[in-house]
Amino acid sequence: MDRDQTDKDDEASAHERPTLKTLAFMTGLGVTTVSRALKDAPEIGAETRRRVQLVARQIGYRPNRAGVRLRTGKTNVISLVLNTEREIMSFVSDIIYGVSEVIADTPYHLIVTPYSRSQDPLDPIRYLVETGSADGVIISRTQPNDPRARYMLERGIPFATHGRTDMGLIHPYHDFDNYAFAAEAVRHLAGIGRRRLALLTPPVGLTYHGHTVNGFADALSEVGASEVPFNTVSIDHSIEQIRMRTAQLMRRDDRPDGFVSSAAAATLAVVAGIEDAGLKLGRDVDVVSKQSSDLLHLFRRELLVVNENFRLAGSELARSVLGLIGGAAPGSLQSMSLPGEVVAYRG
Amino acid sequence: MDRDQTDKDDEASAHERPTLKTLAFMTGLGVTTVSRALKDAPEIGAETRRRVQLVARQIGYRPNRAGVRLRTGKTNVISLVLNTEREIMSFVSDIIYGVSEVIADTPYHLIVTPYSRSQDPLDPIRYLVETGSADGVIISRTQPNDPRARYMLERGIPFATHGRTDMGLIHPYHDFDNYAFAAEAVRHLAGIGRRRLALLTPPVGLTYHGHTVNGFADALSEVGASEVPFNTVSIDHSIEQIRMRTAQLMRRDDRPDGFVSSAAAATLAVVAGIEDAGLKLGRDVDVVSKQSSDLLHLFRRELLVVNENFRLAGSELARSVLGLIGGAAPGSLQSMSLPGEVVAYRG
DNA sequence: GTGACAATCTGTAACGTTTCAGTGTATTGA
DNA sequence: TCAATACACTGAAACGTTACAGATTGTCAC
Repeated sequence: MDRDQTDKDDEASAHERPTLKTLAFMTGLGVTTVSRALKDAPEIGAETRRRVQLVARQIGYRPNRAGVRLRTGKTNVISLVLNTEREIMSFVSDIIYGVSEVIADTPYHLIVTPYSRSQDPLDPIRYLVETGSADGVIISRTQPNDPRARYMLERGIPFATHGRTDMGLIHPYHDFDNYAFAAEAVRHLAGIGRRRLALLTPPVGLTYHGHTVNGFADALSEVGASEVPFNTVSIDHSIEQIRMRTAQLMRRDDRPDGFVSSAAAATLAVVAGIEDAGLKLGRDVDVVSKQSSDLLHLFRRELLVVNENFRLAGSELARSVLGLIGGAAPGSLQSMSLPGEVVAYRG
Repeated sequence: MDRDQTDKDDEASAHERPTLKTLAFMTGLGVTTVSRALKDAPEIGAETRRRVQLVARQIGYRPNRAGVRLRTGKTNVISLVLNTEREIMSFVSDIIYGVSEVIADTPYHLIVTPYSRSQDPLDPIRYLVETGSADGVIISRTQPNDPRARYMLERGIPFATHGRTDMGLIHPYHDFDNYAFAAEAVRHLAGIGRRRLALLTPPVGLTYHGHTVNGFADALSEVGASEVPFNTVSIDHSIEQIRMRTAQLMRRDDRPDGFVSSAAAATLAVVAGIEDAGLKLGRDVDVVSKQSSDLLHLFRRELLVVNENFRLAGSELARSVLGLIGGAAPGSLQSMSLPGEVVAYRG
């Protein structure tokens, strides 16, 4: 009996958190055996394995994350990197929920790593990589030539991007088909007789800005409608600015009779601007907008909406990173989400 | 020269992450000395201290979190516990940003711990406590008699609640003065001639439901207005349900001529319901609503709003938890945020 | 010159885990 | 009978950190 040998301090103690040592003592085995039994290693006898796992379950053993992390370097952490000021609000919580859903029955934790406007977006990524704080990273506001993606690709850090890049490099992503969205929006507007369309774009510099612009332009020429330039603002601008610019635009003679807007909050401003100019939605002008929660049709029943599901995006992104960590091929972890139909008010 | 003694594997290696051992080698000191020098221990010579800190800064030393955590039990993690389905969306991201701001220049990380409707809200807390996953916890959806608060208080886990409890126990919190909000809203409505008011309440069971109801009731009798009961829904209900119930209510003869709404999203539904019943905002009925982002006035210019700053709440909560961890008295870490004035459309 | 005492510095052990290199025992083949 | 081999298990070491209990100086009083 090597009991008296082993228990120099542990065991008896009231109710500490159980460790491998505790399990080893209870089962009469060595810590090594217990460790391997718990992870179904082949060199452990079937009965022993079952026995250890039973006891572990009974006493609610949970591996100490710090121990594992120190020994193996595995953090069991997925980091979601967010821009503190720019990210559209509802977007964030939906993504978080989506990620959470997927992560829920894995050993992974979600940590939110913020960065602010003043910082280089690469900063938080560098921090994560240098300190080895995460096994996987999710980034958004993806650019065609994204230094963050390049950086992580170089160091072999698993990551997924919300939005595609365009660097000829393969990595996991999830993206909404903004080309299709813009094109569909234009077709719909043309279908209800609108000929002079304006586009409120995503932030210049982000990949989906290009997609949106292209979809818009291609569909314009397809349906033979024309563009009214509206480049002075993007959805990143403040509500006030968008509103003001829209009002300015709508007071001109060559004003558009249709709008395509890439974000719900911005659409509120566009509509306000339209009304500031004394025009009426649905009569003088129609607006197709993306939205992520089902609220725009309450705002103005005349609004035309296309839904983008950010919760889904979060889930897909989480799945991708986990897949990549699990050794799947990056190319197999890319997904697109297609826009639904343009929907008019169904009330 | 004990160099040749020490470097059995380390040092030479291309560019591993520096550890205390690396620093010890570079400075010619022992790891213990380096460790203490970095934390300004008094028994280290002033010059040595400076020297070590200089070198550490130069090579970008950062303590290994797993090492610290394993040795000391300190996780340097603050956990924000969120209900995956119920939490109002914009709320979440604002809180997260608020917390992030405060946490940014501390060694703390923010982890988001979700739980879903099906679960006992205590589950995630138990998990955090049992696995020792966080040094501090922030919870929301606080109840008057909150089992989570009680649980953490019992085990001495530092936490702060968004919203107060009412158990006679002292703990850090941040709360918006919903009593004052409801009372002010009522006074304002009375001031513009509204006499029959309805209240769309916070979720029953949460502490601020009571606060809101009380503020509403007290102000009603103060101004001599009367209440039109509207208890069938709360802001937790779906947009559709709130809308339907509002419409029902507004079609009755004894309909209210004023509404107080505790959340912006719900207000959209209330307004939709009002209009479904063929009534007009500002003429037949006025609505005072809380909002957390400045969007409601775009929705309907007739809306009356009171702003609640969730980013501030996040910051305050983070400050509180950090303060508590730092040893401050819980009673000194309680804060209230007062509602601003009821603002009409300033367009 | 000795003992006491600061002032600095140091090695060892421990936190919980996994990996490496075994150890012992039974089974097999010859 | 002996070696070879498979099987089931084990101790020691290591990950990076900090706490504990010294160790090595030099200074000072006597």
